[in-house]
Amino acid sequence: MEKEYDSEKCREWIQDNIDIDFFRAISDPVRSELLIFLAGAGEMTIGEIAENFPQNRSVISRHLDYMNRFGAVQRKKVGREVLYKANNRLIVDKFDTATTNMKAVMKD
Amino acid sequence: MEKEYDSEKCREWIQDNIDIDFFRAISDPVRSELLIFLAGAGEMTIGEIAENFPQNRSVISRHLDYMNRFGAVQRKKVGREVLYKANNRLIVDKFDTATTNMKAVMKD
DNA sequence: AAAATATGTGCATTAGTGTGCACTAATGCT
DNA sequence: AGCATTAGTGCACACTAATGCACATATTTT
Repeated sequence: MEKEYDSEKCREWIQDNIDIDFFRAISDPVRSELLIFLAGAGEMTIGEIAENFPQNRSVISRHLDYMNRFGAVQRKKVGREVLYKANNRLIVDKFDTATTNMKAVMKD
Repeated sequence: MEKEYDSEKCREWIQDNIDIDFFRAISDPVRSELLIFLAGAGEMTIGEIAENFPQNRSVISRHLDYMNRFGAVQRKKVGREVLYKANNRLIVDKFDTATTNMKAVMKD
């Protein structure tokens, strides 16, 4: 009897070892640009960030909220403003572990 | 006069240093699973691959073609069959360079 | 309390993607 | 040539995501 391919297990492995949802979250034209922008800008309010992008402020707000759900950025509320910054440590860590695990699988 | 943020340059940098289109191509539930499946399976025809997935063969064909356009998989036509395999070297290289460049940008 | 400022949300519109079916194209086999 | 097999394509449909506007909410300022 053949060893069957287990789709469920494969999906689990991908989530645990590459965190596809994270990469999906940042692999978007606007969101990746937001991320690199924040990496250079440091901490900024939504309004300031939005001034640098063609999209409506509400759109920027939603993209940032989306990335925040995957830990790519960090949010801090100060008064009536909301400050965002890139979560450098987590981003680098995601890339690092994904690379390491991918190398293990892709070994010839 | 303030140093303006150059969106065009940022997008270029992202393309050159992270290759967002590549990550976008593989950051998909079905496509990432196809990739990991191929990494374990080696070389396979579209028909054989499709047998292991719930989607229609034509859908699998399109996903593989899509990934092929970004170099994630390699195609080889043999007779009337088309063989696909994961492009291990390029995949690892993409992760490697993206990680390196991301680290450089994310340096605190 | 009222006005001003900053952000979040509901909604409608538009654009993009995934999917399967039926058909076509290409190739091999007899 | 005719048939069988494998893969690519056109099309329609469903679903998801992106976007901007108008308004709601939260907070500061006067």
